[in-house]
Amino acid sequence: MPKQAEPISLLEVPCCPPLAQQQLPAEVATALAPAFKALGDPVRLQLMSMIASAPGGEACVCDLTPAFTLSGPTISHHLKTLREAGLVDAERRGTWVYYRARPGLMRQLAGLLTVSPAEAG
Amino acid sequence: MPKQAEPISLLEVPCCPPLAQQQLPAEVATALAPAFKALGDPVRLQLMSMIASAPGGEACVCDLTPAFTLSGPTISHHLKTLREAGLVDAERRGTWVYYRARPGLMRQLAGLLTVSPAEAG
DNA sequence: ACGTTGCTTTGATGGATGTCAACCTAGACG
DNA sequence: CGTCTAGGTTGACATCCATCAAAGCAACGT
Repeated sequence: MPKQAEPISLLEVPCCPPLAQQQLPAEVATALAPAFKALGDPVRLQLMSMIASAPGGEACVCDLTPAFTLSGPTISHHLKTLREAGLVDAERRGTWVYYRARPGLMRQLAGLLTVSPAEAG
Repeated sequence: MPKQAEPISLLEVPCCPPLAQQQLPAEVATALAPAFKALGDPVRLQLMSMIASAPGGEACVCDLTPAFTLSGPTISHHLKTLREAGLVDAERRGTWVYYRARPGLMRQLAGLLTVSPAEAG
């Protein structure tokens, strides 16, 4: 009976069985929804892909920003959203800031959405 | 150079390689982001899990609504959001309406988030 | 010290979103 | 036909969000 939820830390969330396999507890839903929300924007989804697929596993903001027709502050805002969702990490090295994907959370989300191969699409 | 995107149908999206494996085109990002967005709410994430994990693969609204401390219209609104995102299907049978998960899109999202097992969490 | 470049933060604004009350529609049953 | 129940739709409201211009901060070069 998942009435309402109190937020819990992502660290306490056990790496979840698939959504379709057993009922997702309200607290886990509350903890994981922000990550999906962060991916729910085309710009952030592309940023995530650019970062995760970048050679060396990291991408400089200076390479990310010019790929869009958006202002610098807007890209910075989206990157902050991804950071706060726990999907990426940022590190400053000298003049530039590098972003790197955090595969742990991505794996949790992928696991949640896993569907048994039996049923048709 | 993924500048801007024009929306394309989900049907045209080839079942995607992982985000981290190759650059996600802008059009695909624009097509798939709404699905992540729909999952980016704790209530909808729980609804999705209740529907997908229900016995027989389908759940009646009459069973979903009382599981939350939310009004009927609000649950109906969230279900509409999931429907418009392509994540669930609705079917009326007599008095009741039954919702069923659409595993195709879920598989696409899961595939996108798949991470090679090499790197640590 | 000074100016330049890279990125983030702040403030403002228009548009989207979650929620509920009120109303409406579709079936079932007399 | 009338009425009851299950859901969806509409309208209203408060909040959140994407975006940009302007200002701020950090590192490098001179």
